[in-house]
Amino acid sequence: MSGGVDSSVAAGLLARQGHDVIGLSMQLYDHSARAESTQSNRDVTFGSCCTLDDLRDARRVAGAIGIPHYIVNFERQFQEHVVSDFVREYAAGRTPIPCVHCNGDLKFASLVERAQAFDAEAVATGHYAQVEFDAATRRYLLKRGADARKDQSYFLFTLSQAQLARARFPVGALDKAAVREEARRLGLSVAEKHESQEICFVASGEHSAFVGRRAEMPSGIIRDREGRVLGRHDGVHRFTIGQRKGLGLAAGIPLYVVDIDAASASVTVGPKDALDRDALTASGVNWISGEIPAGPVRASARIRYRHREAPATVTALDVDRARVVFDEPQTAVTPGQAVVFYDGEVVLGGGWID
RNA sequence: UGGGGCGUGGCCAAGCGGUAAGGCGCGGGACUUUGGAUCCCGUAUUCGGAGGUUCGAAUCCUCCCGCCCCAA
Repeated sequence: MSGGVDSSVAAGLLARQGHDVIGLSMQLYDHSARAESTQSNRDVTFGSCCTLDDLRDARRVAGAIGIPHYIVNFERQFQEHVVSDFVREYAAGRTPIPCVHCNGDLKFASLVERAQAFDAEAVATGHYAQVEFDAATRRYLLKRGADARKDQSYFLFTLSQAQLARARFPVGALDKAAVREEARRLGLSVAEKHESQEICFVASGEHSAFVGRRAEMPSGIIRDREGRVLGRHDGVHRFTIGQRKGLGLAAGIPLYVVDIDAASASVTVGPKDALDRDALTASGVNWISGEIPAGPVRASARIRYRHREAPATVTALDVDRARVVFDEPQTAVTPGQAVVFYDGEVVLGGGWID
């Protein structure tokens, strides 16, 4: 229970269905440090999620629903699996997506283990996604949330069959309006709470500062595709492929980051059409079914959250790598982001863009 | 100190007598369980400076300042 509407309603629905529900909230930072943080103590930066207020909200909701509530301390695991990866990736000139690790390495890993200690048979979250057991194949299917606008299956592509077996997504079949309505019906104080946004552990606009404090980031040169020097930058972690804002370059036409090379600390910029790519390879590929396709698979590939999926052909290269060839070129294929393959409503799998 | 050109917001740049286009950048907002993108709004009472002509000038005239180019 994050203290938000979705996980609150998830808990409420399960409780009303008669399940034996206990509420667990993850504590991800040392809140006492937060209280002491000041302008001068810039090393302590937190985002807008999982704050003390949120934990308080979660507790209040649990009370309203009539279930026990516990706070589990995952500071260490959070640092290990989510924060360190985030910093490492940016330092390498890639663009991380921490929510995927938070789901696969924390919520459906450590949290499940902890839940089992409570004798829980499953862990439910407020994700807009659906799990289904396919009796024919005796396998679990991961499907999109019913609300296409809120679908979060993209962030769950790393889940294994074992993890899916223990995952429940009570709000996955609802749309956002229905969830809020349900929250009001349950009389939950969080019914009108705003949507969470941005990376939960980094304050808005503090990305580069956050990374900069945790890694040595050398400054470097910004050039165009012909190699002409256009300017300087204060570290490769400030950029991502396709980025337009924040370059500080006035060239008459909008310039976008086309390439990042962490080794030489160089950033290459170019016009928008220089971002088009018709193929990519991915590593750390997870096939939800647990079976690697023998041949090419037709799929809709999503290159980033909120990307309009593109028809593509996916071919497994080896156990955990795949090549994706798009029917039409896609813009801003970004290393570090996830590609997720869909067959209609079903998630086939996904991987990390090289 | 011969000749020519130019100085308009952070950058680029229209306008060449009728009361400051546009792009980039920047700021804000919308959107949003990642980053980015996208969309919307905002961003020079003022045109290198000082005078003058005119009902009226960034636009014409004079002088000054500062750049650039070609000759010596």
